[in-house]
Amino acid sequence: MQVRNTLHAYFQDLHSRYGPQKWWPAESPFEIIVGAVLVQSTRWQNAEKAIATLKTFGLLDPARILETDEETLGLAIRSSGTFRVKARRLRAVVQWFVDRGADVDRIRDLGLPRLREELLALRGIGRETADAILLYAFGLPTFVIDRYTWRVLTRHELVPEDVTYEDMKEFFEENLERDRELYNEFHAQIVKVGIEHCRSKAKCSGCPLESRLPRRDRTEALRG
DNA sequence: GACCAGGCACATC
DNA sequence: GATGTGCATGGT
Repeated sequence: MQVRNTLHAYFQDLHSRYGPQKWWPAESPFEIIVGAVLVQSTRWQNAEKAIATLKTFGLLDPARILETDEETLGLAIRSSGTFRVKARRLRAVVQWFVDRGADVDRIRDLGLPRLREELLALRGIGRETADAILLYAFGLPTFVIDRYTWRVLTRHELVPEDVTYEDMKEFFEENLERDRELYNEFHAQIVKVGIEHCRSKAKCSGCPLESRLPRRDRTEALRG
């Protein structure tokens, strides 16, 4: 019960400060799938440029991506970094999407556990990317964990530092109602506060969650 | 120039 | 299962 209240309070703090984040910024579920791969280990702005380039060349389309060789695809998505790797990953996940009928509603009907398993079996789709695709492209209630989530949870001593991805995911899912809108917004808020305040451990002053830090860290933050 | 970003696979122990 | 490393552009 204690943890439930804590998590809801965190969400309220963030939401009242930042307002709705309206994730995922994309025009279609397919664009979200593509974006989820392109944003791996880079800033959203770099992934966004790559998506814009794909659009310019008419490549933001399942069939077009599959008929484009990886070298060409790589050129188009260069700005997102690790582009040769991402070109391969992109083709893999798009191939899966097409094999499943390229129909979001029908694919969703396969159910969360099976879809998560299938996505994780693809080379280039790890837990975070799989959960991002499931939540934001398919609207399925799975909580997305990322580095920022780890930073916030450990910094606030809500979990131990050696916590696993699945442990953090359970931490949220077992203490929040199973609500995709809430999962959607909460993760987006965590990324927002992460970018604004959790890049370095020192920068906490003015963070909406500052007052919820353990006391010694709070005084450190204010001094810094 | 160093460092990190809305990760992941693979090698190695 | 944990830890280390390559991938690579772009911004601070």
